Amino acid sequence: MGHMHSVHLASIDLNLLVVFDALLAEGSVTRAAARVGLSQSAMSHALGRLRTLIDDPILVRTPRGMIPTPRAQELIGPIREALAQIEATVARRPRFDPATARRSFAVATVDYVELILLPRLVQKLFTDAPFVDLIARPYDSDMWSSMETGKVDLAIGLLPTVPAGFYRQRLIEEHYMCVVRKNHPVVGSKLNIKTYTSLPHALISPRGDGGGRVDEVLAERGLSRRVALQIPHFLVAAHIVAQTDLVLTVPARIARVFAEMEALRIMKPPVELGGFSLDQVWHERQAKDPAHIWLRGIFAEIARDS
DNA sequence: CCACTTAATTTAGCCGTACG
DNA sequence: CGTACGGCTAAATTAAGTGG
Repeated sequence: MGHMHSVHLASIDLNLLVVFDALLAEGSVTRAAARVGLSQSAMSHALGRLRTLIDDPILVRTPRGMIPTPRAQELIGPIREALAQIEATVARRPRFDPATARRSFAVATVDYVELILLPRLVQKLFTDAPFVDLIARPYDSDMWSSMETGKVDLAIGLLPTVPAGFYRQRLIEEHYMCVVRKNHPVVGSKLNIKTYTSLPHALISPRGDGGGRVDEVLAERGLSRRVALQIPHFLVAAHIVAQTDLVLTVPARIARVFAEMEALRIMKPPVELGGFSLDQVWHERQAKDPAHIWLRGIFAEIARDS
């Protein structure tokens, strides 16, 4: 509302500039009205407002029709330029070109996802989006608000429920497998329940609080096992299991990664352990952003053939 | 103090019509 | 024929009141 001495506040009706453009293009109030979808009367009123705004008649009647004043001639160029720029800005379909885009994405994940998805994601970035960087960070309780504010673009993990305003897409259905070292002295071609419960186990427990799915399932059957090693880190666990007689039960895709890195065999667990699924989650704010859609697509693609 | 209704004022636009 | 203007309506803004 500031009526400072600066005549032009942003409080002027910018539609009048559209009117201005139409009037000078048509040289007629009636045709200009048709052009912008107003009645002749409304256009006349608009011209009136324009005259007080510019403080100039803009168009004057002559025997040869309405002709622009010098002031109008002088203004039309810059105004058309501005309108064209506005139109280009507003109407442009925002697009994302991975090949040239320079930006980074922050993804909140867990170890599991980093191990399974990130290697191929980074490969993909190298080939498809050489200037796009990735920031993987652990997910925490701030994650939701971080996604709302845009500090974090995407969360991937065990997220069966999400707050209102967030979208969720299933990425991976996972089950469990066991790994033991090659040439294990006890484990044969198959891992039976007796062997499984009698051998010492390793357990990956990020928070060191023990008890995973395996112990719950065994307990339901009145069975138990000895967890000889609890360790928070995946890779160290694999390394140790490859050199000991420990049995390690992990998600199947992790088992596959381990077997590529260490001298390990993958065995089917002797008990039904069920599974879990991983989802990617994002805030509705990002739902239509082309860059974000692209990122989600990449994750979905990589997860599909993982 | 804030959120929500309701009343008053302003504004854009349409119609009909006067006027050049 | 085409523009300008008065009258009128609907929508948007603002102001004022009301209840929690």
